[in-house]
Amino acid sequence: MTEAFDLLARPIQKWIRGQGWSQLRDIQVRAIRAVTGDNNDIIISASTAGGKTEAAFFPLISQVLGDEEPQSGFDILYIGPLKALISDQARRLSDICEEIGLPVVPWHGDISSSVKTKARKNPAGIVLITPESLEALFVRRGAEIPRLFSTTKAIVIDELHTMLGTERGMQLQSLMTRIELSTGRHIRRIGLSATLGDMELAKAALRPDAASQVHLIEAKGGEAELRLQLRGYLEGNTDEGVPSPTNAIAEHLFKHLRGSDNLIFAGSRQRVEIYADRLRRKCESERFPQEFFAHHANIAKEQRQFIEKRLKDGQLPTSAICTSTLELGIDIGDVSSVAQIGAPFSVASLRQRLGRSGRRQGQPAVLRQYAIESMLDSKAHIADRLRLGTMRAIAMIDLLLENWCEPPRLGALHLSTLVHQTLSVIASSGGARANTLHSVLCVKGPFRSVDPPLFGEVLRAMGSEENALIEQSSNGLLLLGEKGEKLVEHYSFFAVFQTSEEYRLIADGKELGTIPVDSLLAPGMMIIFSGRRWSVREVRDTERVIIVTASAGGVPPIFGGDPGIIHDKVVERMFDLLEGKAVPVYLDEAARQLLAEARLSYMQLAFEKRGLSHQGESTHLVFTRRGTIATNSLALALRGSGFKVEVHDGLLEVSGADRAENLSDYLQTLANGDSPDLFVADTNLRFEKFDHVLTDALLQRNVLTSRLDSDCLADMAKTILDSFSPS
DNA sequence: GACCTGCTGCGGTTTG
Repeated sequence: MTEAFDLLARPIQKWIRGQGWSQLRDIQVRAIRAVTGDNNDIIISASTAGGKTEAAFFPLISQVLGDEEPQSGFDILYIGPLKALISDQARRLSDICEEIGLPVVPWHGDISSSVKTKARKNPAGIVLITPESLEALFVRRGAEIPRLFSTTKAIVIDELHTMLGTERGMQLQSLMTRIELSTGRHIRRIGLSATLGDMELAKAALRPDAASQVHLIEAKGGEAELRLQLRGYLEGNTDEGVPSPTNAIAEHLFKHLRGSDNLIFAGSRQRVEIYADRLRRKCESERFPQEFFAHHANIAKEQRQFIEKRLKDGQLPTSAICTSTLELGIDIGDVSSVAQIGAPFSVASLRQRLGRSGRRQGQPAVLRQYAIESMLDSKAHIADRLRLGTMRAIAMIDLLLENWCEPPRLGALHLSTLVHQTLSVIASSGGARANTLHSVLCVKGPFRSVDPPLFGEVLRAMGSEENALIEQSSNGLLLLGEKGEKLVEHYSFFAVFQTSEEYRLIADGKELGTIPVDSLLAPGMMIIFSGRRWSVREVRDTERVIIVTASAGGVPPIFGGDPGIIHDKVVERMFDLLEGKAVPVYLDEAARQLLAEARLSYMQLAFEKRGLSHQGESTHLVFTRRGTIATNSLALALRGSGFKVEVHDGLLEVSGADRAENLSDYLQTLANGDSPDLFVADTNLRFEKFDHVLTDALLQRNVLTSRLDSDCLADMAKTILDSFSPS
C-alpha cells in the first residue's frame, strides 16, 4: 500500500488488511497525511458512502494509540445530528476499536443513563454525541467539562452542512468554543459533508478566526452516472377517462418501482399520505403484497424503523414515500431510484436525495422528477401560465448537473439562540458578568455580529419584569431569574429549535404517530394517516390523545409548515430558462409542452414591457428575478405603501395603484435610496424558540439578517426600472 | 409555498 498506510498505527493497519482492502481511497490517503502532518482544522468533502468517517478516524485513532501514557478524558469527540446516525457510526467504529481496547461511547437520549454515568466517571476513547446531549452536559455538569475534554485531540462534526447557518449550528459552535475556553486548549475541528455549497464559507464557519488555515480535502469524480427524466402532468382536465395527475403519477410509480427498493420524495407530509394511500390501495386491488410505506416525522418511531430496516435488509422490495426524513446519513443501503414529486426547495437537498441511489459500483443514479401544472384557460393565473413549478424543477436539475448547490446563509444575528446560550453559560457557571458573557459568546464564540450595546439590549429584554429570565445581584453578577431557573431545569431546554404541541394517535392500543393540536379533529371524522384510513372515535384533550379505528374513507390531516426559502441563483436560472431556446433532453413530451407554453406566455408579457408589465385594469407584474428573501422584502415595502401584493418565485403581482406611474414612482424613490419601513403591517416576526423574549426592535433587526434584506431594495428597484423604461 | 433534528434525573420495582 501507500506511504499513508505506513503512517497508521499497527492495529489499524491490521484491521484494514483484515477487511481485505487492496488500497486506501484517495480522500483517506489525503486525510491521513493532513491529520498526521499538523494540528490544523480539516474539511473532508465526499459523496455519501465515500469513506469519510474512516478517513478522519484512521489517523485520529492512530494518534491516540501513539500516546505514551493514557490520561483521563475523552480522546475524540464526535458530534452527529441524528441519534440513528450516532448509533450507526458507533457500531462501525466499535468494529475497528474492539480489538484495540479503545472505548466507543454513543451518547444521546436513547442511551441508558447508567452507560453515561459510567463514561462520565471514567472518560476515555471516542464519545459520539448530539449537540443537545452536549448542551445537557454543560447545563447539568458544567464543572466536569474541563476534566472530560482535557485530553481531547479532535472534534469531528458529521454532516457539517446541517450545522451551517442554522440555530442548531450556532449552538454547536458556541459549545465548541466553550469547551476550548474551559479547558484552555485549542482543539482541532474536522468537518465531514457531501453537500457544502461554498467551501470558503464552510471553512469560515468551522473556524471563524483562522478560516484560511483550514485544510480542504475534496473527493474528485467518482460520481455515479445519472439517468433522469422530468415528466409533466396536467390538472383540471374533466374529460372522461383522463386520470387526475395524482392518480396518473401513482400509476406510473406503481408500474416502474414495484419490485425494487426506492425513495419517493413527495414534498409535504400531506402529500406523503395521499400517495401512500393510493399506492397501498393499488397493491390491494391488484392483489400484490404491500411494499409502499409512508415515512415522515409524525409517524411512530417503530413504524419508521420497520421501513428503514426493510430498505436496509434488501430482502423484500420496499418503497418509502417520504419527506426529508430519509435524506440524511442514516444507513438504508442503496436504492434503485429516487422519485421527486413537485419541485424541491433546494438543490442541496435534491443532491442529498439523489445520493441515496447509484451507490454501488457500475449502478447509475436514477431520478424521476414529476411536475404538475394546471390546464390553462383565458382566466389562468400568471404563475400557472409561466409554469413556475416546472421551471423551478428544471432550473434545479440544471444546477445539480453543474455541481452547484446553495451556500450556507451566514451572518445572521440568531438572537433566539443567543438568549439560549446566555442562559446556558449562566446555568453552567452559576453566574456571570455581562462583559464575560459578551466575550465568551460574541467575541470568541459565534455571535460575532452582536456588539456590546446590542447584547445589552438582549440582556435587558431577558431581565424584563415580564420575562424574568435573569436578574442582577448587587455586585453586578448576572444570575438566573425565577422563570429562567424553571426553564433551564426542564429537559426541554437543551434543544434550540422550536417544536409544536401534538396529539398522539392511538389505534388498538398502539401508537400510530402524532398530529398537530391545531388540526381540528372530532369524533366521526375520517383521516388518512401512515397511508391507511381511520375514523376518529374519541378525542381526549387533557391527555392529548386521539383514539381511532380502521375505516373506509378519509383525508390526510393538515400538518402546516414554514414557507421555504429559494436561493437567488435558482430564480435567475428559471428566468434564463424562460428567455432561452434550448430544450433539455430529459423532458418527456408533456414537459416539453409545458416549457413551450411557459416561454410563449413569457414572450407575450415581455413584448409589452419587461420588468414591469401591465395586467388588466389595475394589476401590474414586477419581475424581481430574485429569490425568496429579496422578493419578499420588496413585497413588504410595497405593502407598507398601500399596494396589494401577491408573491411568486421571482415576481410580484401588484394591485391597488390606479396607474402604472404610481408604482414606478414608488420604485423610483426606492432606487434613489429611500429606506422604507418594512414592518408597518402586523407582520409575524417570531419564528424561533426564544423569539418571544425579544422586543419588537430586536426582532426586526434579527429578521433583517435572516429572512429579509432591506439593503438590496435600491439596486433591485433600479434594475426593474431600467428594464421597464421605454426604449 | 416545507421539511427535519433533540431531551435529565429520580423514584419505584425487580432480580441475583
